[in-house]
Amino acid sequence: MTETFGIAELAKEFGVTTRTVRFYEDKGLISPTREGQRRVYSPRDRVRLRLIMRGKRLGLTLDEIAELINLYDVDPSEVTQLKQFIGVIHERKTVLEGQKQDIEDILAEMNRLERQCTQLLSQKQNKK
Amino acid sequence: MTETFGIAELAKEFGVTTRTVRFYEDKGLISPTREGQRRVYSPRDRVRLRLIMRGKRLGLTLDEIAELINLYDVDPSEVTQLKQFIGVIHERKTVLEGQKQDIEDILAEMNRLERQCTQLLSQKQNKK
DNA sequence: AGCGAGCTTTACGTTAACGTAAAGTAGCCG
DNA sequence: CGGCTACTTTACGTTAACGTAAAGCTCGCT
Repeated sequence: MTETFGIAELAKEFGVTTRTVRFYEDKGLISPTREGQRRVYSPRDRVRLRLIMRGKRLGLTLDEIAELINLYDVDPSEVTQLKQFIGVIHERKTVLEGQKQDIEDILAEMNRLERQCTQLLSQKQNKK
Repeated sequence: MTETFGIAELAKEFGVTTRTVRFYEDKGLISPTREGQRRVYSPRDRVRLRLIMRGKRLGLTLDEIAELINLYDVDPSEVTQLKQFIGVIHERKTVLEGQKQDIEDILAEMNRLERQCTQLLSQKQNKK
C-alpha cells in the first residue's frame, strides 16, 4: 500500500490554501479519491501539484499547465497523436527558450547594475 | 530633434491594442507627452514598452514590472538608496535564477519526451 | 460645409485565480 | 452526550489586466 496525504498536509507543503487545492481539482488538474466524504491524495497527485507550482512560477495559466501535464498521459499507440504530441512539444520548447533568453538578458543587466552600484558605493566609502 | 511615435504605431509594433498602451500609462509605467490632446511617445517610452513586454513574457505582474523598470531611475547619490537598490537586485536575481532552473528542468524533460516519441514513431514506420 | 480617420475620455463588462463566509457532517475526547 | 477539530459543499466577493461600447474633438480632404 502506498502513502497517502490529506488536503491540509499538501496545502501546507506547497504553501497554498486548501481552497486552492480544491480549485485545482475543479479545473481537472488533480483527481484525488474519496474516503467517505474526504479527499485522499496519492503520491501521483502530489507530483502533479509540484508540476503545477513550477508552471505557476513561470507565469503559465492553469489551462496551459493542464495542457502540459496531460502530455504525460498521452497514449503512445496512435501515430497521429504522436505527431501532434511532437508538435506541441516543439511549440513549448520555442516559448521556453525565449523565456530563458529573456531571463539571461535581465540577469546580465542586473549584474551590470550591481557592479556599478558596489563600485559607486566603495568610492563613497573611501572618500569619507 | 529625436524620433517620436504615435499610439497606434507602437501598439502595432508590440502586438497590443491602444487600450493596453493607455492602461500602462494609467499604471504609471510610461509617461508620454502631449501634442494638443494627442499622446506622443519618445524612444525612451518605446524602450519601456519593450521592457514591459519582456516582463510579461516572464509572468511578472505590472506592479513587479514597474518596480523593476524604476530601478533604472534610482538616484545614485544617496548611499542608503544604493544599498537598498543592491538588496532589491539580489532578491530579483534569486527569483530569476529559480525560474531559469525551472525552465531548464522542463526543457530537459521535453527533450527526453521528444526523443522517446520520435523513436517510437520510427519504429512504427519501419514495421509497416 | 460635410465627412471620415484617428485620436480622446468615461465607464461599465469580462476572465482567471483564487478569498471568504456560511452552514452542514464525521470522528474523536472527556 | 456536548463540544472541538478537520473536513465538506455552496456561493458570493475580489483583484489584475485588460475588452468594449459610447460620445466627443480635430485634422485633412473633397
